[in-house]
Amino acid sequence: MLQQRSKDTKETIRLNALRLFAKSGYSAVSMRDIANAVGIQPGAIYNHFPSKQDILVDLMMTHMVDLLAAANNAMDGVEGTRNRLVAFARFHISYQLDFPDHVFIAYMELRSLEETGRQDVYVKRDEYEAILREVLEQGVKEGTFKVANAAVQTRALLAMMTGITVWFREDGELNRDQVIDCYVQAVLQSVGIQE
Amino acid sequence: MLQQRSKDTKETIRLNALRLFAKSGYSAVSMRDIANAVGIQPGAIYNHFPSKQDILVDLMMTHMVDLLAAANNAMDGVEGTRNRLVAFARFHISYQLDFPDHVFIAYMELRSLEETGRQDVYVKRDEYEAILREVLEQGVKEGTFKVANAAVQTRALLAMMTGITVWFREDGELNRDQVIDCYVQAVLQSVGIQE
DNA sequence: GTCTATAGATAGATAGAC
DNA sequence: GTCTATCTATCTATAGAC
Repeated sequence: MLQQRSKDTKETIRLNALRLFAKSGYSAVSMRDIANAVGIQPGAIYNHFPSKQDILVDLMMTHMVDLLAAANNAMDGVEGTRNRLVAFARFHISYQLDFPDHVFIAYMELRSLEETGRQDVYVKRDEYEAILREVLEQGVKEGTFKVANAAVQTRALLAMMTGITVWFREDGELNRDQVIDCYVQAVLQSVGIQE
Repeated sequence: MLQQRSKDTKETIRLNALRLFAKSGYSAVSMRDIANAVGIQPGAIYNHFPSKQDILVDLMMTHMVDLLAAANNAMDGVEGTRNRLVAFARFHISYQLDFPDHVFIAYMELRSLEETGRQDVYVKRDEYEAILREVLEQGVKEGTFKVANAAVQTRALLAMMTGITVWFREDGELNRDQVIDCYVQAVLQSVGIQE
């Protein structure tokens, strides 16, 4: 029971820290802000995390591991470079929209990470980029895609798709599926595929 | 003379604040950090800016005004939607590479702006987006471009091109012109134009 | 495991001498 | 216009009672 209650508190700290870091930035959020959001005293946070920095590392690494697992799962068994590109694009955009705070932090707070944690995150990020890059390279090799440089195009497409969270709102003019379709078309055309 | 020396100090404060904000984030940078970089005492900054927030507003608004003027200048007299799209893309990417800190701050520190300054920046940003959006809309109208939604594609392309500053290094594998060519090709293909 | 209380450092901003 | 000195508030983190 006590253990269960403890796990709940830790998870609540994680959720609130994530939301606050995403909204205001790591440096702008104090342990008091997090404690107030959770409904405990600032000192109590240190029963669950040894430091503020450790909360950030925990959030970012958990996100990267989850993201990689989900991506590999989404790509599993998908055949053909065009299909694989579409699968990746749909997965990536959907994931951004489902977990905008995680994504925003992983992208924005790299500079707030101290050296050790940062290297771990970089490794995971490179692993994630490699999934898309290999699809593009395969497409170029087959002659299916027309791409000048697969590594550059990988970063270009990831930036394009990740940027969706900056402006998209569920109650906006276009719904989620319509927006995803726009982006998928842009991605496909950008590698030289006409529908 | 004294006035001249004063102007220099103010400009040095601006330059150092810009660099530090871009590197560590607005909240993570203290007035002491800026003063140390400039080589003056913290209190002396207040002879030039009434508050830390005012430095940020100054930097962001100056950037947006300069960006808009430069963009309008670059587009001036360019005829034809394809040419105008290429002109905008080349201008935008070159500007990002020339002023990466300005661009990064304008994008990242919107959340650090208090309400009044933020509205002013939003107006300028919308004005900038409109330049590209109008090119895309014109191309769709003519049948030159194949774009599902010009507003969505505008944001997608801006995010794609802006992301270049995250990874590009002048001493990297590809030089500036090669990278710009990659991006311009991706932009053109993304609107359905094959070279 | 959470509380109260607080240590020790640092934040933005101001006052007054020069 | 810059300096030294400092105010007040807040920061991360810790100590010890319960």
